[in-house]
Amino acid sequence: MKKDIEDIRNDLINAIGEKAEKFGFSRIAGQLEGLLLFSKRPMSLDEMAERLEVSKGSISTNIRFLESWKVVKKVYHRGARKNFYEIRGSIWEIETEIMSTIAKDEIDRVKQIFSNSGKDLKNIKGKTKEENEDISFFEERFAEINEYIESAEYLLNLFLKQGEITPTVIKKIKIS
Amino acid sequence: MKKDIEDIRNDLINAIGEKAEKFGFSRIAGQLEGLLLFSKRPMSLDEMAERLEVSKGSISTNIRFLESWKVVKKVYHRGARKNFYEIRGSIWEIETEIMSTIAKDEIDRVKQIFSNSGKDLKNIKGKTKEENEDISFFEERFAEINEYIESAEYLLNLFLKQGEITPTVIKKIKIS
DNA sequence: TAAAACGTTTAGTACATACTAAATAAAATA
DNA sequence: TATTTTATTTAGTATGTACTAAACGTTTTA
Repeated sequence: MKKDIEDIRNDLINAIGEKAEKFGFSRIAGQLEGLLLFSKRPMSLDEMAERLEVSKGSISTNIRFLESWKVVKKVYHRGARKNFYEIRGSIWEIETEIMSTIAKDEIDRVKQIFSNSGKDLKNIKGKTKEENEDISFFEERFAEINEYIESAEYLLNLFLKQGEITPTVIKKIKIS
Repeated sequence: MKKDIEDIRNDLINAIGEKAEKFGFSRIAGQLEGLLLFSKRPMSLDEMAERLEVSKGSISTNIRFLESWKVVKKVYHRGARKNFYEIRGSIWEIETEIMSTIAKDEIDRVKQIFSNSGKDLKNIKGKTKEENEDISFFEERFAEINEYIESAEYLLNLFLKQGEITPTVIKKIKIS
């Protein structure tokens, strides 16, 4: 089948929509990202709703979701009442921003959980032999987990310290 | 509130269950991972069902899900008919295995999508000026995406080539 | 001031899916 | 061979949530 540019745009929109769904975001959020990624011009809510054939309410909530994740941004047109949106930056900027945000939040959360349970563990004094074995078993696991968290944090900081992370910087990474 | 070792185990099981849910896996799968992570001994399906207070059917399907992701493994007890399971390795081994599997699959999928659409794009000959602008706009985006994919692949290969990835290796990573 | 043009919120629904209980299958024991 | 023990599969249910249509609120225009 001979495809025109609009068919290709559809394929990409749907593929990104599916990818979003797979990662626990809504399909429409992904489709919107794809639509704006492959649109030369900023689009209004109505245009987006019409193009994706979904309700305007969905566009409204999903576009603000994308805005909060810094995937898209509002663009003001002189003398226009409508809200226009466009993709916020390059794919690289958007994806690395999202990933490092998620990574940071997740690391913080895991640290919190294990530091709390670690404190609780320290407050226990084992009475039986069995209890003492349990406690030291837990301590071993905690040491393992701490090592894991530290490594994740090391990697994340390597990225964040780099300030502006670019593909060029990535290629410079070496394991010595 | 004074917590005993069982309370702490509960906290950890629930925290890991929630974390699993957040990442699109089932809560019980996460709870099972937590349960076995903090159990000195392998456990049978019945024991796990009783401990988590869920149906045996759920344990059966979820434990095999974890097995397929190499999070847990079967352990054979001499002269026992029940199936026993234990965690497959250290947290580090389990998590890096899962992450690199997901990353690899996802990169392959994205490559596939864009290589297909890239071919479709090459088959188009623009007639109007507008069409030609669209085509070259798409080509720019594709170049961006390819750069992104290449960087992701570079990072992944760095990890895979390392063979046995350890926290010690991670700390050796430098950006020069 | 009335009407029109927008964006957001809400009430209702449709759908996917995780879970339970029960049926089934398979293997071991008596 | 019949019974018991175990794991898996299935049918049904409950729950969460993405989505639509419509109501609402706000701003602009006539």
